[in-house]
Amino acid sequence: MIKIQQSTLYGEAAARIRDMINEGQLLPGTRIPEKKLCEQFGISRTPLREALKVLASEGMVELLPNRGARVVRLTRQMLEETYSVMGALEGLSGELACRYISEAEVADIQALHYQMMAHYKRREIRPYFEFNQRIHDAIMLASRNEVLRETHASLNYRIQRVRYATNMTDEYWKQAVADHEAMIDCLLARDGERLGSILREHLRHKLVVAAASGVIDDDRVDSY
Amino acid sequence: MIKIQQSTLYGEAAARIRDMINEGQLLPGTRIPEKKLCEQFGISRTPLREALKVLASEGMVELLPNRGARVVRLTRQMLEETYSVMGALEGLSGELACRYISEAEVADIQALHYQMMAHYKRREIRPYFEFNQRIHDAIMLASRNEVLRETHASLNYRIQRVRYATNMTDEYWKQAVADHEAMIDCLLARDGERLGSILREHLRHKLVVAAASGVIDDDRVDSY
DNA sequence: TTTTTCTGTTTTGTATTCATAATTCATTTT
DNA sequence: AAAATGAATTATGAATACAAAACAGAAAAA
Repeated sequence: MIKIQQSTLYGEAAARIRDMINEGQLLPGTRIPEKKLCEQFGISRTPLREALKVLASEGMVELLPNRGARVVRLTRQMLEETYSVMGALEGLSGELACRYISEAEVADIQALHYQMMAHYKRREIRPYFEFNQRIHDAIMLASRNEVLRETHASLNYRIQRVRYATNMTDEYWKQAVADHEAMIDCLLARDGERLGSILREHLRHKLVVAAASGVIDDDRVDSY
Repeated sequence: MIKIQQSTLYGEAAARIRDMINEGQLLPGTRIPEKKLCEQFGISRTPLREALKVLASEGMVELLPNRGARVVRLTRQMLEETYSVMGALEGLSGELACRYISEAEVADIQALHYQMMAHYKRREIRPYFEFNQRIHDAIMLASRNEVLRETHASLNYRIQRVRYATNMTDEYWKQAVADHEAMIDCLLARDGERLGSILREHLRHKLVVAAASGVIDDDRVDSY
């Protein structure tokens, strides 16, 4: 099956704005300047504003009537809430994955795992993240639940920027790798329940690290 | 706290279209006629199209490039997937609610429960639904997790029309009421784990009934 | 000095316009 | 009769235009 690449202007714009937020080009709490972005993207305001509507219902930006769009602040509260929900979703994905995953898919995940480990040993953080993400995606796919996948993806968008900003302590990294080892074991044993709880725990560890990173902005109570 | 009613045209339009879908005025698989709705709502196409973007990211409609918006079909597959995810979310809400709920809130829910039971005894289906919904909302609120609440609400939108179409068998109704009795017990005992699994089960029962209702359209494979 | 008021500018929300892609339907062809 | 072709119509996607609200900064008042 060939995936039709439905390139719409508003879809492109949404994707680019998401990236700009995650990469810190658009800062939390700041206004999103429509005109500027229109010029930058070479499009008119109509598709750009449509993109903002989409991003708003994803929780990436907030729309204040008559005063435009702002990048949402990641408060500690909200981050905790999001991780809690994502934990439940990933837990479910683990349970379902063990029920439906094929031998070939387990093998693929194992392969990804070893590649990830190689980057871990060399302390190559970006490629490590890359494979890490791909493993989690693979489990999501194996759960055979598109609604789950989309819901999770939508929440994941919001907190991507935390990941970008996280600085991995050695201790946390070690823990993360251990979690992954255990995940592989569960997949091989098709132990859904345990995989589910490992995934939930895994996410809780992430939260602790994320909370310590610099992207949280509870305190600043700028008037706006 | 006063809720600011930020009435935007696109927000209004989105709400009205949602209702029209749930009430069967816009049928699954059919095109959403922009012009017609614009005239009906007395607005121009711009805010209406923005509304469609929002509804699309909620999963209520699907946007096919250059051929407009359609009401999404509720396939059995998708319904099962959605209930599975909502089950995980409601399960979490149960666990969290038991952790944070106040005495007063439990009392409120008990009151709602007795009102619901009164309508059950008189077989008043609409008011029964009303209170049923309010109980589940109250639990969500007690979970003190806005992200969870919004995520759940978004998924709930999609399948509201099933609820509208469901015809309650006496057996199912009895089961549902029994579930609710058990839920109250759990809340009183602050037994989050058990409340979680009851909520998950409760939703699974719903699925069985929903699947039997007339709104599912797997089979029709209309060319579009 | 601080606050208030006023005016000009900018930005936002909505309507309108325009180009292009899709659809319809009569006509032709097989 | 069924299928294919093509012009006319319609609907969609995007740009532009316009009205109203928010904002900024200077001038006036406290």
